[in-house]
Amino acid sequence: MVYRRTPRIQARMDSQRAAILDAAVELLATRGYAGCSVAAVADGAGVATGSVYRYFGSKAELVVEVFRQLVTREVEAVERAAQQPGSTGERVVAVVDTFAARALKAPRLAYALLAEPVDAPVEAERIVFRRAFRDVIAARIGEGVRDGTLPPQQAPLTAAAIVGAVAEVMIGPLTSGGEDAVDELSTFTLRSLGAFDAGNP
Amino acid sequence: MVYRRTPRIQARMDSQRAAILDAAVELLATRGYAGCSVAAVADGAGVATGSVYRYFGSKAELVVEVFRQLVTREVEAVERAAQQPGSTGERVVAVVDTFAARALKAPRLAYALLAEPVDAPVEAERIVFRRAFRDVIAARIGEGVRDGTLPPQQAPLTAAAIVGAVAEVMIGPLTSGGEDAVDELSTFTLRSLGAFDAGNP
DNA sequence: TCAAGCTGTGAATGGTGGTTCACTATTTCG
DNA sequence: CGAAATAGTGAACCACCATTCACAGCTTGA
Repeated sequence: MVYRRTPRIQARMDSQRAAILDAAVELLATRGYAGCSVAAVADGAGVATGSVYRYFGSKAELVVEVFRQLVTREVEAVERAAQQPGSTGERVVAVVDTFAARALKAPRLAYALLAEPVDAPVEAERIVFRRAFRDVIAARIGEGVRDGTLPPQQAPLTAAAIVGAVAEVMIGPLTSGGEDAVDELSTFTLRSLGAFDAGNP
Repeated sequence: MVYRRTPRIQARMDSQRAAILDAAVELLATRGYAGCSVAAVADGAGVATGSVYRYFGSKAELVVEVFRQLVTREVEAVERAAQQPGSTGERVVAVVDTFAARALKAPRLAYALLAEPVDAPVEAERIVFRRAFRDVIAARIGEGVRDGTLPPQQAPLTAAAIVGAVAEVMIGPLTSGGEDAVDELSTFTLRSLGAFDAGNP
């Protein structure tokens, strides 16, 4: 054989792969899953349809990686928020605030990540997403229960409920989600934890 | 013209229509939206594919009617619960309990109604569903705020958050939803309202 | 009984969008 | 340069399903 993949070619391929991912992220965040057809992604990345399949085994594989990338970014943001100083309640509220504020800034993306219909393999990734959020919150609640600042409760369940509550309020057309919705959600969260410093009369 | 639709034929057609709806309900509740293809529905009802289109303009129209039927049943159940005697908090908890218990008994159906990917016209109907639940809860919260048993809050937002919380816990694979999950959800709900009788230390 | 007009049929149609693959272009190194 | 091997192409392919439609078989009232 004569041909070998040199670093130069490898670099070009890496950037091509990245370009495909970027195009998919862009499409997902603006037009949602529906607008994320393989043809459109290839077009956005400036490659042919078939080239997408040189880097990803299937569309699902591609979208899963897109999800993972976006989710990692979001989870890191709330994890940072969870580590801020303050009471247990305040830290959970910080997580919710971060989550909600980011969703408010990029509603189309939030919808795509949280609720938009997708097919099974991607749905599995979404579950990982929600679970990650739940775990960040549950960890804080667990600490609060142990140190007595929160009443006894099943931390994972409360955490799941909070994730559901925030998701519903942010993406559901059930509420006219404005800036003040984030504040109200904080109060809701604080009360739901049963924290001493809750807005309880 | 010689042919006219007689009551006998009308009755046959009515029962045929009902059979199609029943088959669709059955499929939705067992195999979900995915298993609810027009061919499968027709098969289940014992009619030809084309016959479905004699009664429903499109698949979406059919599924919307199925949704509406199922949703009405569920909403009536929680409305009954909301009218039980007791404090505001207790009545909201009664709604949540009813909602959750019913979801627990028919998880596949709950998933189909609350979360399973569907196409746009059906999604619109789902929003009506969640909104109906929210409104039942919001009405109670509004009363509680007015009579001073609950702290001031945006009733629709709290209600939406509660709907989201319950939905997440019941359908999400995030929690091992057992019987005790319903109890824990009640406590969560009570706390989140900020009720005086909440499980607040 | 019979013509007219309806209900019921299910194979054929058509649109959509992921996937393939025969082909071209590019790269490597003797 | 040129043979070998790979990267890139995009039109064709295919599976899936909602939808249609020409037709068969009933139903009706005269």
